[in-house]
Amino acid sequence: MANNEELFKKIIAHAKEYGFIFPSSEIYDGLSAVYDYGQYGCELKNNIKQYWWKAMVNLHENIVGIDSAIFMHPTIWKASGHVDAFNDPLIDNKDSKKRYRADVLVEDYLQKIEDKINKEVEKAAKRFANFDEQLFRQTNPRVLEHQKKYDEVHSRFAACMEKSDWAGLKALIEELEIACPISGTRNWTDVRQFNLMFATQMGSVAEGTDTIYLRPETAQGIFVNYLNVQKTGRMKVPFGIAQIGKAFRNEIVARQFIFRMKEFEQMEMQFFVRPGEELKWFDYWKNERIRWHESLGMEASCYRFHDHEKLAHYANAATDIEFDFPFGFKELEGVHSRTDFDLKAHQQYSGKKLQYFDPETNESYVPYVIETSIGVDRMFLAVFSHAYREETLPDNSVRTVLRIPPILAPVKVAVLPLVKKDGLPEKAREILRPLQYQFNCQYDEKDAIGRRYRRQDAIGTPYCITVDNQTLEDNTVTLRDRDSMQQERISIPEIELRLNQLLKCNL
RNA sequence: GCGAAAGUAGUUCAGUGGUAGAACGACGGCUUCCCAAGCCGUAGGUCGCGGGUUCGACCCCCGUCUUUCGCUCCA
Repeated sequence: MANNEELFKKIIAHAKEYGFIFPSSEIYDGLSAVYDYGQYGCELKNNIKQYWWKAMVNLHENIVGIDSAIFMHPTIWKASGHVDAFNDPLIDNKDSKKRYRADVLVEDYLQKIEDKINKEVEKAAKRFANFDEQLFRQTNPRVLEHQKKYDEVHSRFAACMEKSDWAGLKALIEELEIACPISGTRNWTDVRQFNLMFATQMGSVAEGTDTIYLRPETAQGIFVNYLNVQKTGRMKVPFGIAQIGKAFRNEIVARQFIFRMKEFEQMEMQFFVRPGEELKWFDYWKNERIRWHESLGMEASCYRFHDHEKLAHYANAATDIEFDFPFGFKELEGVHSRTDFDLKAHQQYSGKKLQYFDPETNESYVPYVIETSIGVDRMFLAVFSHAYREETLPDNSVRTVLRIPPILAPVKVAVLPLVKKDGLPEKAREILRPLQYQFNCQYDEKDAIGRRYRRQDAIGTPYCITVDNQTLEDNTVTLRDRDSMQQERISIPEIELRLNQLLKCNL
């Protein structure tokens, strides 16, 4: 464990040292949980996005991509449940240092009262034959007392939640003498609200509100456009809409580098299917997505499925694809069967029909949705942390190498004159020029050749072309493989073809 | 948000109440026909920030900010 922690620190340091990821606003002391992608990080990230887009959009005739705005009508977040579900009031116990959701504390209290009532009912049911439960509930004095208490607390609780009256909620918790299950004390902090969504102001929105939220997920931009796309693209169910875009979440605690950030990027695809067929398609996408991951050539043991036991209110099946990060298996991608929850909700809130007419069955329905949702930054971290190696070579020296899948590597090929004289630099630049149109290339003539190879290893460049004296005689160069460090000699006209073979997509 | 540790060159770290150091890295040059070799040279720091004690603070004291580690949610 301690070893993995050390390794993770090295990975973070390497990411900064070699221009992949910088802490945001560093010269102003930084901005926590926000990171910037540097010159190589940006390339790697773009390559990841492109690899996903090609797999999802280009290789599926029935999937198209969109790019919806980050700003959306505020009611969208009411319909999606984000406004209500993610404004948790939190409270800390000062003695145990434990944090609780204040509303859950009260709900648990209410649950206890309910349990007491049920116990009374059970006891009575055992005692009397011909037991009339309804009558008992309406007349038994102890039940009535509990019920009165319950109603009283519940109505006050509901009022506090409705008005976001956190002082009132705290007063209620103190009055009910709710204690921390761990410390057993009632030494509470004030109730504070943590909003998942970032709010900002927009000049002229419909009366009453001018608060706009930065989207906490890209999915809703797809749902509210589903009919636009279906109609204008002449899409037939089943079909999918893909999107890559930024999303924003105000995390209480953001940790683990780019794993959990306040500003992050998602690659989502919502697949619209006929009701009743959702589980079939859920399985299809589960397989399809793991196949995508495995096509990158990282070991299958890096991934595992984690099926959700407890499902969110909108889902009827859900699984995570987890990746073996340096800090353990964590969620990388989610595949969810979201039923018709979102579209139904938008239909209700917007008052617009969001039905699809199915010409095959000759009926209209609100489609069910299978969602695949992967974090770009998490994918980046998966690729980057898996790629990072410190290898001990036969001569006992150590080389640091990024074994990034070649198709994702920021720089594909470096062209290097063996020495900086004898016309080799000129020859190397001659070779470089035509390659630059097709591949992201580097040219380097500084320092000894070994050092230059190591520099390329450190940024994950899969191939190095070296120009030597023999090149001047017979127009051949050496092609060095990053992982094996082996070289082969090929002729200059072959280079482009060979690189294209090596960088071929496995999808 | 709470508790613990840290903050000195690009990086890793020394350092002492009296003018700021090393290694690696970067840059320029010499050498070198294949894996961080060698030699010469150059640049780079208000010692996180603010205040206090002192003749004098990188060092002692206070505050503040940031980062890292432990506690609840998620892509």
